[in-house]
Amino acid sequence: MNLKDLSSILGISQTTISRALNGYPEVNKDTRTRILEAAKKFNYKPNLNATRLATGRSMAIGHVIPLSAKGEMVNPVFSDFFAGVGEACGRQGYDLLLSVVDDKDHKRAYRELAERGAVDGLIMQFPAVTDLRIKILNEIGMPFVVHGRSLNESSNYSWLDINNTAAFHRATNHLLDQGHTRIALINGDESLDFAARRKKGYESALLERGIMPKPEFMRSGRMTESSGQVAASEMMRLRPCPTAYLTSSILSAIGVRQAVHEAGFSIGHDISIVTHDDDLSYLKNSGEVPQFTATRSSVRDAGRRCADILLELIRNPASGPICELWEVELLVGESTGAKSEASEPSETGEPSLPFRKSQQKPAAFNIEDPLMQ
Amino acid sequence: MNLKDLSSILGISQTTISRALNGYPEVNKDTRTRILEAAKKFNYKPNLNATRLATGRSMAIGHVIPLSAKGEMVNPVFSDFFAGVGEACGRQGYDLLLSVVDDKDHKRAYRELAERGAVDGLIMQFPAVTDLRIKILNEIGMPFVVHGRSLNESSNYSWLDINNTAAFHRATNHLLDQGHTRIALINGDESLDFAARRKKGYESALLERGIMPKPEFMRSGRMTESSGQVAASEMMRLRPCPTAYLTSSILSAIGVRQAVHEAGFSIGHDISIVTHDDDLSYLKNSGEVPQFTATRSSVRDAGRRCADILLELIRNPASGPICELWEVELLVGESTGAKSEASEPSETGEPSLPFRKSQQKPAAFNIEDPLMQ
DNA sequence: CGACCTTATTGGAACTCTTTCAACTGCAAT
DNA sequence: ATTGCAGTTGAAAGAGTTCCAATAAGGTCG
Repeated sequence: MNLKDLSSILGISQTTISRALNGYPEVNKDTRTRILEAAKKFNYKPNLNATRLATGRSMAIGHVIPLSAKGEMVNPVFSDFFAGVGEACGRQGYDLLLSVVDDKDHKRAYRELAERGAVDGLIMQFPAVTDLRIKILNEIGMPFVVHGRSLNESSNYSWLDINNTAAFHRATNHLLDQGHTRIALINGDESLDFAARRKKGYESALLERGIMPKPEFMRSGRMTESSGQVAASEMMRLRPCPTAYLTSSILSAIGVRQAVHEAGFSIGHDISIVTHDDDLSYLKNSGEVPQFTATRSSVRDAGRRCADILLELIRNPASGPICELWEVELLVGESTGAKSEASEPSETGEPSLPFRKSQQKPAAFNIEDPLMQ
Repeated sequence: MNLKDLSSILGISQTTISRALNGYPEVNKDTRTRILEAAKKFNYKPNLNATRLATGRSMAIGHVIPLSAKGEMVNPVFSDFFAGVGEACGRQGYDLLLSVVDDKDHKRAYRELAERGAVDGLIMQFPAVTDLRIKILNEIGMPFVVHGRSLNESSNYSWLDINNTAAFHRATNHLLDQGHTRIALINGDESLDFAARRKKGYESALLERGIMPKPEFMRSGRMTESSGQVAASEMMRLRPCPTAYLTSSILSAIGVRQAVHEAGFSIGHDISIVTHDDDLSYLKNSGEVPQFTATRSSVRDAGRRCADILLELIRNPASGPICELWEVELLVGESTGAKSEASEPSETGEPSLPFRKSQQKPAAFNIEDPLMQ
């Protein structure tokens, strides 16, 4: 049953039927009632693609996923983020269109989705420190929102980000305050913006107390359980070795916890862990007191908000760019505690770096510094 | 630049241009060259929605996600499965359309996607033991593939499943062979088909050795780290308590491992763990010898294959139904070992259930039993 | 040589729904 | 009698593909 059929059955023009069904006010009340009844009776459903063509709106939000070895899509953050996006879109009748393309076609894919009218707006995830995609999206002229930001991108664009630098600055300070001086950073891939900012927050907190960040205490890469475990067990063999670990994901933190257990140490006593917690549904940092001390920010909320921003930009392109920076709270859990001497391995080869309160003026922490925002 | 513009510029009908660009053979060679050059020069891209309307194909695969408290979408299996689906679809130029809808509109959503021509085929995930959705999908008449099966569904439909029953039968036997008799099952939600089958495999293996499955050794629910940890730490307080745990997901297994560590026992010596491993990209069961003894099956491969099956059904609807049952191998890792007396708590209240080789005839394991397949 | 057929190539029109613009009716006001 | 207005309604355009029809050129047969 299509519009034409319904039109000839009722003896009313397609125009009037369309208007009646879409709630236009100028339709006569009786006519509208008759049309609505007939539509129900014959189970008339407008063809989506004809509607899309006629309105010029696709009622879909696009997302391009690179089919690379890196496998961004299978990042555990992805599902929760898109659950949030889907939730917000679904409420407003929008669908999600995922286009999985080879890495080399990645940038062209954005162009195609937009130029071919497949979607009304785009969401981009995991911006790199330098990311060509934002330029391309700006060129295209279709509404888009970036989840995260890109340090080296000076143009105007809409984004939603958490304050990664401040979060890791805070987390590092928390450990420093407990007397830890040898703090390791198990970070995400630092070519990505969020990881680069987290590193800056970590490094600046150390420098402010006169501690030089040590490359051997820093890792950058995929945030999996096993990478966390490997990193921590390697670092525990260093002399001196870290007494605290700062990780970029709960999965890495679980890996570190495992390595610490295997080495016979105790979390929160011998060795402390602070992690960033994306509040993933299937990786809850649960317990009355959270298991891990963590900087927590729900990535699902972020997805929801990104979608709302994008839908607003679609309705009213002039309202942009919309930028939001979310501050992140530090939740103190069971994985941190004052630095204990038990964490000093007895067979220490070299003397461990003593904790010393910095006496030279600490490197200024400038809240205006773009890196701190 | 649209077809009409190009047509008037070139002085060639829209028909011929369309044919030239879509590789129809009857176009004159010179005409085709001229058209292709012009299309490139003016960067002509056919409007996707017009193409969809004209062809009646949407070049998209649909998936309906219920926006429920259960939050199926955020299941970690989801991302890997859809990475596989997206990979296979992307290669053939298909996109993925995700429709996130409220639970109560869930079934209507399938109808709508299909009747309104939004997609060419549908993929359904996580079938329940009794699942109305399969009936609805059959009624709709659009190609669809179920990832998993539904025990109480007798109709013909295409599906891809792993042999959950055999896998868990095998896993349980592995533990029994090592002398374990008190084996716990930390399962997924047993209203879902995969979990019900896993339970059957587990129970039948126990019964064959004359061991009565004990309800207090079984849990059904969300497969998270914390649920695994809570379940195991509760069970460890039972007397007698399990000496081995069988879990439905690596996350649960990690939770069990943590609980065991906290109780001061050692994995693989005092207490054994076998888990099912979906081979998720961010939850690799890694190590030269896998950390966990596991029944492994890549859910990403399953997604890839589901998409291939669906695309085949779209091309040739008569080729269905296509059904595939994948057998699952057991990988022996470091988390299992012969039952040790150390796992018997010294302060045992009740006597532990002795291991006794069943003398009554074991409950028949009938390979023809639909539950074993 | 004219009529007819074959082959190669091209064009018209239908398909689908929304929305702009135009049109119509009846009534009131001028 | 004419104009204006409000309340309704309809025609047509807009997109790309594909079935069907049409054209032209060349060849064949009587």
